[in-house]
Amino acid sequence: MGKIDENKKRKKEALYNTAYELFITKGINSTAISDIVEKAGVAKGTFYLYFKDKYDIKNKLVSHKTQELFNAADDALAISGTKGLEEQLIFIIDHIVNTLMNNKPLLNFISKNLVMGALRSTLITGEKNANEIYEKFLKLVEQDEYSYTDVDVMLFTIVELAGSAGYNSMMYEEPLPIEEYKPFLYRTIRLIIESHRKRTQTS
Amino acid sequence: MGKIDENKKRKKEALYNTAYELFITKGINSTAISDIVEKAGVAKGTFYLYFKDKYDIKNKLVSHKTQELFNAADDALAISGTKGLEEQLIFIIDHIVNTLMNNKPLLNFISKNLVMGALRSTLITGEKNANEIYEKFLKLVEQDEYSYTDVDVMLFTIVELAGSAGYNSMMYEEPLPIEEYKPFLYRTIRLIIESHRKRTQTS
Amino acid sequence: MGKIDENKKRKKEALYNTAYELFITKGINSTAISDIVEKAGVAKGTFYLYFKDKYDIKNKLVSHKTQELFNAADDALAISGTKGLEEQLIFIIDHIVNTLMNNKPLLNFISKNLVMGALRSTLITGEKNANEIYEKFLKLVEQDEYSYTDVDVMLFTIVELAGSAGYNSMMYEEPLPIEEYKPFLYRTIRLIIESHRKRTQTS
Amino acid sequence: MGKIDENKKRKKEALYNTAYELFITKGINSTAISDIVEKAGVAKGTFYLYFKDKYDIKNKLVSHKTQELFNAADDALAISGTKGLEEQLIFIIDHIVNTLMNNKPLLNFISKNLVMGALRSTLITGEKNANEIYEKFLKLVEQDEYSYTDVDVMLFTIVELAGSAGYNSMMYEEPLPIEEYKPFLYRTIRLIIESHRKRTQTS
DNA sequence: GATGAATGAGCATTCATTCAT
DNA sequence: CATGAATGAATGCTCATTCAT
Repeated sequence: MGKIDENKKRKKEALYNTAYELFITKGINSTAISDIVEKAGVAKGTFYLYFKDKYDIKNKLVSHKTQELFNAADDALAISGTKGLEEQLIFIIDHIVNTLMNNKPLLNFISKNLVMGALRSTLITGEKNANEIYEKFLKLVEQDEYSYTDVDVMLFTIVELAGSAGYNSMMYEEPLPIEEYKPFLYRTIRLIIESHRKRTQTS
Repeated sequence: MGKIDENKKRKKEALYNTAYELFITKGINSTAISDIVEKAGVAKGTFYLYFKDKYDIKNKLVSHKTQELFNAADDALAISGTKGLEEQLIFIIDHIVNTLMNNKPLLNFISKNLVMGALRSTLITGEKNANEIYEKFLKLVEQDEYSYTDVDVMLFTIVELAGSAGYNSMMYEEPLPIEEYKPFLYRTIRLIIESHRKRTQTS
Repeated sequence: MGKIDENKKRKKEALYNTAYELFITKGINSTAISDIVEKAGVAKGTFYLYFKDKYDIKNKLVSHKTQELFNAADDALAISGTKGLEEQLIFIIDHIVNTLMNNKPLLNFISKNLVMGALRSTLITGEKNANEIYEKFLKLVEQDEYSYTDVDVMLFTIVELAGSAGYNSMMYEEPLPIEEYKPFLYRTIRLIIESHRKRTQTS
Repeated sequence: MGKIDENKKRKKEALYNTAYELFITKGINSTAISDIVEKAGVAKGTFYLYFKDKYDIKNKLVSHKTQELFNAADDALAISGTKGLEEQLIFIIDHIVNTLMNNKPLLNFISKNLVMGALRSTLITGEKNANEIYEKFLKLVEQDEYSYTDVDVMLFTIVELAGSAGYNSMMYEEPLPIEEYKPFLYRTIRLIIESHRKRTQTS
C-alpha cells in the first residue's frame, strides 16, 4: 500500500503543480489537458482518474491557493501578537496584499475569486476543512473587547471590498498604486467595522 | 453611399445583437462564431470584416452594455430630481442594482467587469464618448454643497464595493439576498462619502 | 507491443502511400489533409500524430522516393557487373532516367529536388541511413583504376547537370527528347569525370 | 486618354512591384491577393482586371526578372568588349551569378526557374519580345571564329548546369561556396563548348 | 473602368475523451 | 491502476471571387 499510494499521491501532486504553473503562464483557456499531462509526465488517461475536466482542477486550485493565502496571513497574525479586531483584520488583509504584490501571477489567477475561494469554498469544492478560515474569522470577532452585529455581513463586505478594489489597484495601479491606495482602503475597512460595532453596553 | 453604409450598419448591428443573445444564453465559451453568423444571417467572412475574434465582440459588448446601464441610471436620476451627492450616488447604484436584478443574464454577462468596464472603457476600446460617465460623476460631485478630497478614489471605492458585493449578493444571495443587503451596502457607501468630505468650512 | 506497434506502423504506411498517390494525382497544393486521411481510412487527428503538416509528409516522401531510385539503380549496377567509373556513373544515371521516363508522375513529384533530395537528405530529415547513397558513390570512385581530385565537386556537378537538364528534356522534350539528348548528356558527363581525373601516375 | 491610360499603367505597375516585394518577403504561398492589393493601394476587383490569379502574376514576374538579368549581363558584355564565345558565355554567367549573390531574395524567387524562365518565356507568357535573349545567344555563337554543332543543345546544357549547380552553391554553399565552385563550373562550361566545336576545317 | 463589401466553401488544427492493452 | 494511440466532432479563420454601385 505505502508504495502504491505514494505513487498515486505523487502523480496527483504533479498534476496539481503542473496545472497551476501552466494556468498562470499560458492562461486557462490556452492550457490543454495534453499540456498538463505531458509536462507532468503522466499518461492522459491518468488525468481523468483524478479530475473530471480542466475546470475541476482549476476550481480546486483556486480554492487551495486562497486558503494558503489566508492561512499564511493567520499564522503571521498569531506571531505578531496583534490585538484588537480592527488591527487584526487589517493585518490579515495587509499580509495578503503584500504577498500578492510579490506574486502577480497568483494575483491574476485567483483574481476576483478571492472571496468565494475563501469564504465559500466548502460549498463549491469538496475540499475537506475548507471554511475553517471562516471559523477563524469568527473567533477573532468573538475575542474582541467589543460585540458586533451581522458579523457575516461585515466580513463579507470587507473581503469583497479589499478583494475587488485591491485587485484593480495592484493590477492596473488605478486609481492609485496599491501603496498609495492602502490608507484609503484601510480607513474604509475601519469604518465598516465600526459601523457593525454594538453600542458599548457600558454597565 | 446611403444604401451601402446602411447595409453595413445593419449587418454589424445584427452581429452585435445575436452575439449578445447567444453569449447570455449559452455562455461565451460555448458560443461559436458559426453560431453567431448563422443566427445573424450573414456569412462567416462578414464577421471577420468587423471583429477580430470572439473576444473582440465580447469586450465591445461588455463596454456597451455597461454604459447603457449607467446612462439609464443617470437619466432616471435627472427625472427624479434627487438632491445631494449621497442620495444621488445611492440612487444611481440602486437603479443599476434593480435593473440587474430583473436581468440576471445581463448581470452574469457583465458580472464583475461592471466597474472597470464603466470607468475605463475609453482606455480599452476606442468607443467614442466612453468615459462621459466619469464626467457625469465628477459633475455631481462638483455641484454638491460639500467639497470632497480624492474624488476619484472615492468613486472608485464605491463602485468597486457595489459591483463586487452587489454581484455576489444578487447572484448567490450570500451572505444575504440583495434586498436585505442593500441597507448595509448603502450605509457603507455613505460612510465612504463622508470620509472624503472636506471638513465643513464653517463660515 | 507487437499488436499496437504493428497497428501504428500500418497507419503510418497507409498515410504515406495515400499521400503519395494524391500528391502525384492532384498535385500538392490541391491535396487537402482531409483527402489523405479519408482515403487512408484513418481519423484526421491520426495524421497529426505522425506528421507536422502537409509539407512534412511531402518532404519525407521526396527524400524516400529519391533514395529508392538510387538504390534500385545501384542494385541493377551490381547485377550488370559494369566496370569503370565512367561506365558505372552513366549506368546509374541512365537507369534513373529510364525509370523516370516510365513514371512521369514520379518525375514530376521529385522534379528538381532529385539532387538535393538524394545527397542532403540526411541533413534535412532525420531519416536513418540517408546518405549511404553518397557513401556508395565514394566507394565506386575509390575502386576505380584512376584517382580523382575534388570528388564531391565532381559528383555534385554530374548529378546537378543530369537532374536539371534531364528533367527538362524528359518533361518538355526541349531542346530534344531525352533519347536524343542522352548522347550529349553522357558525353558531357564523361568530360566532367575526365577533368577530375588525376594525371595517371604511371610508375 | 493620356491621363486614364497613365493611371491604368500606374496601377498595374503598383501591383507588379508590390507582388514582387511580397513574394520575396513572405513567399508565394503565404501571399494573398488581399495583401497585394492592400499594399498596392488599389481595390481588390482591380487585380482581376489585369491578372487571372496569383500564379499569373507570379509567372509574369519570374519571366520579367529573368530577362532583366540576362539583359543586364548582355549590356555589360558589350561594354567589356570581351571576345571569343567561351569568354563571352562565361562573362554572362559570371555577371548573373554575381548579381544574384548580391540579391539572395531574387535568387530564391527565380530559383531553378532561371533557365526555363529565360529560354521559354515566349512560349508560356505572351510577353512581346521574350526570346530575344535566345537570339542574342545565337548571334554570339555565329560571330565566333569557330563553328558549332547543335548550338541549342550546347546553350541548353550550359544554362541548365549553371542554373542548377550555381543555385545550390550560392544558396547552401554546398559542396563549396560559389566563389570556390566557380573555377570548376567554368572549366566544365569550357569543356561543353569545346565538345560542340566543329573540327576546325583547316583548309 | 474601379471599387470594396459580402460571400461561403474550404481547410488546418485542436483537444477532450475513450478503451484495449 | 496506468497507459497513450486513436478518434472525429468542433471550430476558427482564410481568401479567391463576385457584383452592385
